Amino acid sequence: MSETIRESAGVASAGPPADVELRSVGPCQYEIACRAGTGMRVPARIFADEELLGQIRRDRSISQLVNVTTLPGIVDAALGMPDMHEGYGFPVGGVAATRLPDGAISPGGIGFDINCGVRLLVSDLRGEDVTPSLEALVHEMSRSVPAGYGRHGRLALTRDEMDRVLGDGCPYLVREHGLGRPEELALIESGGVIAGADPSQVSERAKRRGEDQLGTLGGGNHFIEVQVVDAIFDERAARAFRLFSGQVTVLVHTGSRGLGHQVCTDHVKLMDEALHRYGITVPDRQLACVPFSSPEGRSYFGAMCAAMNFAFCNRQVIAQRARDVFRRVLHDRPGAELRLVYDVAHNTAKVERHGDRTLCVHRKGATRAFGPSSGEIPAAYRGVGQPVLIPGSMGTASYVLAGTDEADALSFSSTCHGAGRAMSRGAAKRRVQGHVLRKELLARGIVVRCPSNQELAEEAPLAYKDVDRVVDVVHRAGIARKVARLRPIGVVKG
DNA sequence: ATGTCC
Repeated sequence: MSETIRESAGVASAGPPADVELRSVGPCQYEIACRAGTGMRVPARIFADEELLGQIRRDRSISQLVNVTTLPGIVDAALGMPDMHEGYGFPVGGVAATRLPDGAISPGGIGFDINCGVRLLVSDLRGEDVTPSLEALVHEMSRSVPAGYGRHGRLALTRDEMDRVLGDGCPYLVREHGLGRPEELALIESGGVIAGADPSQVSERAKRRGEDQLGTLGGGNHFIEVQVVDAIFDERAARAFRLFSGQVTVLVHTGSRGLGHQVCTDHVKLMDEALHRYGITVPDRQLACVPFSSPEGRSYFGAMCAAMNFAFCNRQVIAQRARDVFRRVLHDRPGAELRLVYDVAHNTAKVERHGDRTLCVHRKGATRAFGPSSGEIPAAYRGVGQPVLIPGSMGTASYVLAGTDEADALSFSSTCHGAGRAMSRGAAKRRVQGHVLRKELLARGIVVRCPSNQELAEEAPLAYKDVDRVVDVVHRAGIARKVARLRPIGVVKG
């Protein structure tokens, strides 16, 4: 058997996606009923409008979401976000909560890029203040943050340092390496350290892959953007997040690189071999899972949390580099100091209380979005909601949203994670030439640094759904609230 | 997403 299980067979009863009956059950909500004899344990529910639903139906993601409803211990419903598309076993843009202690944990429900996520930094400068320095900012950023597939960084972690990164996350980098400010730790999801991390469950191979990757961006849709706030939708929330119209911001979108990928690969294989011992059958081998409380479940959860810490640290290092570049290029000009607004993950599984239940909430391409009354968000944002950071596709807008209290019941406090692919990488390459796209972006005033024209073409805006529409849907559905839109002026890509 | 097939 190959290490990554590639065969994938959907539930026969789910039928071709285009034929699945979707019933409107609320504002921007559609449901596939739980049907007897199909193995479904709960309904599947999708947040979308007609247009996005049409796009979602074009791939196998709806069948995959129906498969997710068969996971042991799943509660309420398997949820699809409006940016949903096909993924490994489980759709990207999918949420599944299983009841603890014995509900399932499935690596496919988190994804290969464990703790892929987003960090937002803001300056006190306005767009026109940086325009003359924009080329230099983007250029220096591309020099100090290695970008692109397979790239390695300038930090080489010893094995002890790696274990501290994996076990202790951002507080370790701040307190023992001076990388970042102590007061900013509270502005990272879970304080930048997941308590359940167990570095001893991360394979040597995974640690080796990660040892020179801290502070690197990676490829695909990962990016660092210099942006300008071009719309404010909620003045009060924007003030709380310290955002203003015309302001220059920096958004970092990356994850756990080869280390997280290897953790996923290792544990999918282990679970594929183990699940029969727990009497579990899944409609697709890519949905391999075990009870959360089993040895294999604890091992994966410990390793996955450690990979989450690695990703938080990766964004921490990159943010420090961006901060240094801003200081240097803008000659310590007042206002050039980058401040952290928030850092949030969108590929995770977390143990959370929802109502009176303790659940393992799988979010794959779905952002945690806690509401104003949550006790687990920074004090500065109580009464407003957690900042929810939504990276758009290259050259298009990104969004800052705020979590809502209603999302607890609607989506286990989860929302979308971005535009979501509408076209495969291959299809995008056939439709777009990288060097043409580069010129088009430049003509729109966007400076791009990307080592590969091919990778650029794969990330063309036409390969993605319309992020404005995706965000409108989550706003209308009540699972997040629009706060501000960010327009890119400089992009560093893999 | 990913040392893009150990």
